[in-house]
Amino acid sequence: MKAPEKSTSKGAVRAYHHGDLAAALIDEGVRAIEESGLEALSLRAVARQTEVSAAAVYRHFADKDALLAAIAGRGFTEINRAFEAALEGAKRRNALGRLRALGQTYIAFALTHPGLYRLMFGAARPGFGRHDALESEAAKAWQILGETVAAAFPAQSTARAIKAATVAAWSLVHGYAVLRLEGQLPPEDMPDADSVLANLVPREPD
Amino acid sequence: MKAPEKSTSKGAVRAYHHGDLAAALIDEGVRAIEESGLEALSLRAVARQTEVSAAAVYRHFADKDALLAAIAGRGFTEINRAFEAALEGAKRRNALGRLRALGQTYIAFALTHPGLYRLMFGAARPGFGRHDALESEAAKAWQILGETVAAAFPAQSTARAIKAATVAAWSLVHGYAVLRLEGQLPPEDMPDADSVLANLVPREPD
DNA sequence: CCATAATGTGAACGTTGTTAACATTAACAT
DNA sequence: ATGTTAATGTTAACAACGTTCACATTATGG
Repeated sequence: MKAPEKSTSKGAVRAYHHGDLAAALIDEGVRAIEESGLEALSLRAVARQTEVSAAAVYRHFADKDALLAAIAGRGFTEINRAFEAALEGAKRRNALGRLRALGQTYIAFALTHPGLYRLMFGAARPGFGRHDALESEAAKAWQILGETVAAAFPAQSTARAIKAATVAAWSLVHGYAVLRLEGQLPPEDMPDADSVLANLVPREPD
Repeated sequence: MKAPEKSTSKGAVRAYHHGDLAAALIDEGVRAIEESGLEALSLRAVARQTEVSAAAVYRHFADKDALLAAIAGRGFTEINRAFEAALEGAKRRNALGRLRALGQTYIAFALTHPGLYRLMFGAARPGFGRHDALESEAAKAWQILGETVAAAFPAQSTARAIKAATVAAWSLVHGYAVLRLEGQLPPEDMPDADSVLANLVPREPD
């Protein structure tokens, strides 16, 4: 169990010393967050679990925040996959139906992966947002949402109104997810996602 | 500046050793969070700034989370004050107008006190929510919101529908606040609060 | 006025993120 | 193939953190 099998008997490619430490660290990071939550994640523990020294992490990530950003990027990749699957499944529904399907997917992701979700959307850390993988995946999610909202909108609406509606849609869904996630109000006061998504109806500005 | 004036010359009551350490620690906690953000807050620093040993904190709070909960309670007290002021100012407007005023207040509070806000609504810590002051103040905020939503709602609506609308309203506002706070999307894509609050219109379920 | 509970202190423990100095290994030019 | 170099990993140390313990001090009530 503890013997450091150095032989290349195992199938993997194992290029450098470890093979691909960066990826392994991200894997373990995701695993640990899913298991014990975001706050409990320590750089040292991730290194320990990957059977590598803590200092080794710094060969691949500038600091803990950089590792977290990479983990968040993985989360965005996953949620985008879920989005695309949802849109595929709702192909035959109208624009509003597809938008609601996105909302359902979003909320389901948040409740299924609370730790990852908190990391992805509760960032506000310095250095965050300056990570390529994170940046592009997050932008893609935003784009998918924007396109779906635009399609659900009457044709004559201005670009400004579409943007406002997109933000409103995201705000509604995101807010609901966060409120449930953080247990902000007792479960008996918490209607299910459908009741809330029923309020997701684009409207002309007053 | 550093001389520990033990004399009772200063006007304050100064009952016990310190006078009221618990309150002083909460004060300093709020101050530090407003100044440097939530993540930067350390129990030791709060003690240091209050010119007291770190261990002294444990005479008044079970652990760091308990101190944080007390600080959050203070935040809820403040937001409730703001809510009441807003309702007073919007007295002559109709129910929907008052609801929008609440939303504006909520968002303004979040953007003005980002650290406190994150602490109040990004809890999900064990032990959180079991603190009396926090619990009751948070419940009060929820009650104010619920009443305003109910008033803005058609009379014939069911209690269930009102609850759903309340949660939807809070979700929309909370989500928007969080998205702005965490800088989740570039400022040029971020419409102002009014555009989003325009979507805050109660509607019958489909 | 004294016993006792309430309140504060200093030192210590284990853990964390991070850095520096050093060791090993893979890659490549010759 | 071989030796140089850059990439990758290790050990040891640092300061800061949350927390606890044994002890000191102070206020309060019988």
